[in-house]
Amino acid sequence: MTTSTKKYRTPDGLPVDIAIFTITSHAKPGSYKTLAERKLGVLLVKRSEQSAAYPGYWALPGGFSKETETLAEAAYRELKEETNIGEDVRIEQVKTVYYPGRDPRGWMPSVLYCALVNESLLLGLTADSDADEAQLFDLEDALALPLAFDHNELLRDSLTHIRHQMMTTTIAREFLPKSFTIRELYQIIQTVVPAFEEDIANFKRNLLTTKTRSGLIREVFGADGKPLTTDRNSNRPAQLYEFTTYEPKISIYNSGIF
Amino acid sequence: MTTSTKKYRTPDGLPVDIAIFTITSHAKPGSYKTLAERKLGVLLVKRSEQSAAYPGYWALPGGFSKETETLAEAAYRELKEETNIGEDVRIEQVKTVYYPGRDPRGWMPSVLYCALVNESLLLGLTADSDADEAQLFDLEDALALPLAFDHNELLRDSLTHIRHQMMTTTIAREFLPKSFTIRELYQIIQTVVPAFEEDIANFKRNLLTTKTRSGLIREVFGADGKPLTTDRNSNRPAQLYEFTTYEPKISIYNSGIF
DNA sequence: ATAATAGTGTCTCTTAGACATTATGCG
DNA sequence: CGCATAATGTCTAAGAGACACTATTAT
Repeated sequence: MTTSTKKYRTPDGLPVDIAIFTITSHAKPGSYKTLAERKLGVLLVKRSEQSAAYPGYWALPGGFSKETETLAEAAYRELKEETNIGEDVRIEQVKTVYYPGRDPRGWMPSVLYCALVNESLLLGLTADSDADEAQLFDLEDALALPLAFDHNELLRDSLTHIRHQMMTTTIAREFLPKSFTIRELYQIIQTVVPAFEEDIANFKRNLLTTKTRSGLIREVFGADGKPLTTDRNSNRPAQLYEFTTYEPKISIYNSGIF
Repeated sequence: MTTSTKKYRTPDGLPVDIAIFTITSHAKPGSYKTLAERKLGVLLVKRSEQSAAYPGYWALPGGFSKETETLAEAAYRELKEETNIGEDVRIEQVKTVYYPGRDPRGWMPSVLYCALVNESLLLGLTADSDADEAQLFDLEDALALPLAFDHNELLRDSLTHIRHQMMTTTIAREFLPKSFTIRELYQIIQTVVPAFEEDIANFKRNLLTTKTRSGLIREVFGADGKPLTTDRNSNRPAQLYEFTTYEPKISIYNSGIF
């Protein structure tokens, strides 16, 4: 096999698709300060009406990777093109798919990434891009749409991936400000994994005091050496915490760490 | 973009590489029956001396996927070609890699799979394939070799992957006979994840009696309704167990299941 | 005072972990 | 009997889980 003359049929491209997730806050109206509602959202783009395949359909952002870049670089490039977000965002490779017929244009595998984006980074979104091109959907709405290609399945796979990561790694940090309250952390976990239910008092105590989990988050202190608090969720100030670099490794065969 | 005339440069192929792991038993000599030693092994193939790239190097088995098959089918095809093993084996996609220069032949990404193979399936290996073509290596030996392309890195990635899976899923079953003793399970886990150390008496009790883990394995009963035992590891017979279909979901935020 | 969330206390039952003890079967 | 592994028992400290209660701040 040489570079110039091909003996075999080769792929018609190696696209990278990317499911960009964010969690949006919706302040509830009322005279008393109350916890914002949070929803998981995903960014979709509308294919042009002139597209050869799936014209006018909503799809995951994506595009062809190039010979001169890595797959992750291609994913970051797409992210930048669609949302103007830089590389200070976490992306993860979910899987690579190909099966005959998945793309009418030919032999077209797809490397699927997902990105976890803090809501604050998507603020300028509708301003920066053409009004009807990229749009943030509530997750249920996105799942209910008929997406281009096999993107419904890719979206479900990405969702499964981040749900799993949410429970087994500290990716919750990607959706949170640097300093957050216990309640905010709890709410983020529940937003991504609705099945996660626990008495929040126990959640807090176990997170802070048990051997296997203490060290995961720590109190944030101000210049005066006193713990910092915030009143953004309630009139009564709540203490702020931050993630450390500790990532517990867990096991089904014993409790906690190995 | 059409199927016939390409406007853009496209990949020069989409290879699938596969790290085939197995656990070998080596009976220790002696007059008393004692536990076999177990080692993690990986299958490598030797590249022909006529290869354009890395001639004579050991490499992960692999080959080009085709337009007419899925990626998993390509992986199973490679597995079949190298080991004559059928589809009754578990494979998992680890990751897809590409970066400029990773293959001197051109734009060559690689989809990495790993397979977990019961030792019994590899028995006919050296007989069925050319003597010097495919060989089972002890893992440390394989890691110490200079492998073709970036296969050292791919092998390390695969190893990280199965170590993680070993602790968080029931893939241990792939290395075990259908019925196994607690000790055998314990030994398999330790073989793949040496850091896993626990008093085996506690391991057994917790596995069988705690809320979050009971249901993972169950006793095996014979036709007479009595629990089955084996004396393959010791003179004193030990009770046999089997995995159920239960796969616990675990979390860093609480103990056990969500 | 009241709304809403933050934070503490308490009690019981389960589990983790360390370690000792007994049991089985064969040479 | 001695060897190697299997299986059971015991004790303490830690954690899970349920739930009641107190605290803080702005309106």
